[in-house]
Amino acid sequence: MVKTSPGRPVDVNKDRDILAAGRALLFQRGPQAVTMEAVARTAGVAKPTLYRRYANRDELLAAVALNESESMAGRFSMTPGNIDDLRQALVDFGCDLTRFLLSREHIRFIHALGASTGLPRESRESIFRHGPLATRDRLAEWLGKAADAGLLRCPHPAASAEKFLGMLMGLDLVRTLYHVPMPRDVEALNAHVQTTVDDFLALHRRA
Amino acid sequence: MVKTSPGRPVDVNKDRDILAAGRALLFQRGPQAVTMEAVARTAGVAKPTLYRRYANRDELLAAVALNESESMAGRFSMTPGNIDDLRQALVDFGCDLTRFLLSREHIRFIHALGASTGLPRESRESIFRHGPLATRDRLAEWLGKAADAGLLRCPHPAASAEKFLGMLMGLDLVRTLYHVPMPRDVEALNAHVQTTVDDFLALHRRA
DNA sequence: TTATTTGTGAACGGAAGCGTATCGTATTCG
DNA sequence: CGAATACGATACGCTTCCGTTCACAAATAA
Repeated sequence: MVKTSPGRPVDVNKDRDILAAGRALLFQRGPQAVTMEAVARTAGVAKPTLYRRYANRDELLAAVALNESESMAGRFSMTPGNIDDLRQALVDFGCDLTRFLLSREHIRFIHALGASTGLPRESRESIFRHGPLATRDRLAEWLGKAADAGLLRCPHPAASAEKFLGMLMGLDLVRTLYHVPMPRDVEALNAHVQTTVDDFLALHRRA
Repeated sequence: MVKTSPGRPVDVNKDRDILAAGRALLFQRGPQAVTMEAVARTAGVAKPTLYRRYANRDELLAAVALNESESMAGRFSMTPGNIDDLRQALVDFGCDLTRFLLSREHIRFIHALGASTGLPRESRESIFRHGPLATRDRLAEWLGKAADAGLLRCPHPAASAEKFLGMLMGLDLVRTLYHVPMPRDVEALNAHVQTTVDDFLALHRRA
């Protein structure tokens, strides 16, 4: 383990600035705007400094997208609350999730993601697994526990979880893709979540 | 009304070739590959011929995307079949729809759509209304008729239609966005559609 | 201090694309 | 035929970006 090495140490602030500049460019002007020159300009950093950290543009873009996806995945990985009040937990979970799905941040992320063709396949898969799929699996695990506790009937937790998410989203993701503004206000959204939860519970009532 | 004008007439084949070349480039190598030079090369056309038709690159790209969206919207606007066999009609509809959603063509279209930044807002909205929304509304209308016929209970056809589409899609659209291959084969897909229809009908059974 | 490493600024060659211009040729109308 | 228009091929100037190189300043360990 090497604690120190001779010479000027790497400036960690630069790393932060570079990723922040890449993030700003990616979200505000799309992935094609994330060029080495633009990032260097925005971050207030010389180009060789960029190339010392990333071999080429693709690596830089992948780093930016991956870095952003982690914070995004963290916010996306929600878990329903206590199992005691089944319905309320699902409603809370659904409200949190839809609020996130319709947030400006998530929408911009979806658009940036769709537009970033240079992102390697592994990165996309990683984002998907740590984001949406992780949320589905946590929900499935939660449903399994509820079923074990005899609170509902759920022989296929993963399928049920995905069904719930699908009912919750409806065409909202499609609307996001087409840049069509959501026609729902907060109250309508809450009502939508409640009826969705009721439908879901009706489908999983114990025999 | 001017029927003819002196001079050599415009070659309509060129228009077709240009759009075909743009489509091929857009689908096979992404929107950033749709450059004036590449389209000219692929279409076997000189650059000035392109500029005589489209003022700049954005107009060309928008024309390509819009042209493609029309055929896409046509295929997306499906309607469930006869009302007599409610379940079978929904199953057929669901199978058609999911098969389309998972088709290479639709997946590439989604990717191209997400990546085309030059497409004006009105075009996107138009595509959405004539595509996904039209499908939802036709399904809703069909559900309303079925309810009128006393075959099921459906007080909010539009909401029910969107719920059905959501249950059907699940996270598949998300998978498409993240370029994660679909983990379902044909049989699993049919089974999924059947259970989805059963769930949906269970939620709308008459009291 | 000295050696070593990081960062800066500027410049370079190369590639690619945009939009325009030129010139010669092809096609059609009056 | 002659005028008008469309097309092809090519080239040009311009811009942007990539990835690299150079000399020099800054920071730190030994």
